[in-house]
Amino acid sequence: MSWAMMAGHLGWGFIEEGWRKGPWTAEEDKLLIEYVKLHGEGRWNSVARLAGLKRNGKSCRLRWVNYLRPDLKRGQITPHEESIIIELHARWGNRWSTIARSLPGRTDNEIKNYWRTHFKKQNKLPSDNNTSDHKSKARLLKRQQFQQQQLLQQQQQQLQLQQQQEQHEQQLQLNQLDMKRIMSLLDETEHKSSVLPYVPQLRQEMATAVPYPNTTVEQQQAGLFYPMMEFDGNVSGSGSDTSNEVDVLWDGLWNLDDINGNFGATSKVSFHNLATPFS
DNA sequence: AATTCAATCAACCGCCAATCA
DNA sequence: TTGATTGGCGGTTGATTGAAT
Repeated sequence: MSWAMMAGHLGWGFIEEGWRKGPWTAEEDKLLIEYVKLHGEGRWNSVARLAGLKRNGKSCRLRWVNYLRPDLKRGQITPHEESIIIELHARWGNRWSTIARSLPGRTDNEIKNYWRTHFKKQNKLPSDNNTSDHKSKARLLKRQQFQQQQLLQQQQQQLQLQQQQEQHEQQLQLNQLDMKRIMSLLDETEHKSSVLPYVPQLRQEMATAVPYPNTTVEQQQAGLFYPMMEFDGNVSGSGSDTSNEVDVLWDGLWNLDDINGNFGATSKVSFHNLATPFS
């Protein structure tokens, strides 16, 4: 008996052993959403009792996870997502839930369906040469070419990133040397006169600095704790030789670009910000 | 206009592992 | 320790839709 026939006999959806089956109605969806709002996700077998739904726990969970969850991403799988799916499927096989974790807003069911419809058929060899086959072959070829292109692009991007990182690390080493020089110069400056009365505080901040929250783990590990910043105070003014040298060195630091170029001219913080902990 | 076919999607089923009493 | 329950996962099925014939 088909679903439509059953629906015809028993209304939209049907009841088996006390549980409704088949497509969900808007009313059922509403009840389930209300239930999750009140009780949170989980304890799906309580839904029937607490929400008045004639659906078993599994059905409720599935409906929520695959359809009602507010963080679901609607719409077609993007080429980028597709390349991720391909890559992760090569690594994990049919572990759809694992793959889905790398694609926020996509469900395992969605990815599974997508894979089945787009890639599964590649395994089947066409039996005859009719036009339909030719078309699907052409589509397949096109898709494969696209995938190869995507992979190639990814590889190139990775290579580029790697080169940038290497450059960045070199720059960091240089800047760490600069920093040491600055510190020693500041010591001298401090010792000589009262120029930069707030600098010791700054130094303390830097000594106990927490990693800048917007840096990546890699950047933090590489020692990049601060974003590029613009100095809006007036440090010089005493006319000391060392303070001029400090200025030059600071300038070098202020103009340090990060790996991804995120700390450009638009991403500047004031000197004052530096003296207060990042939150 | 009617029919066929493929693609897509929603939902169910069975199995398994984790948890609980 | 063990059996029951629950939740999660992958496989599969069937309805719907839109394009092609």
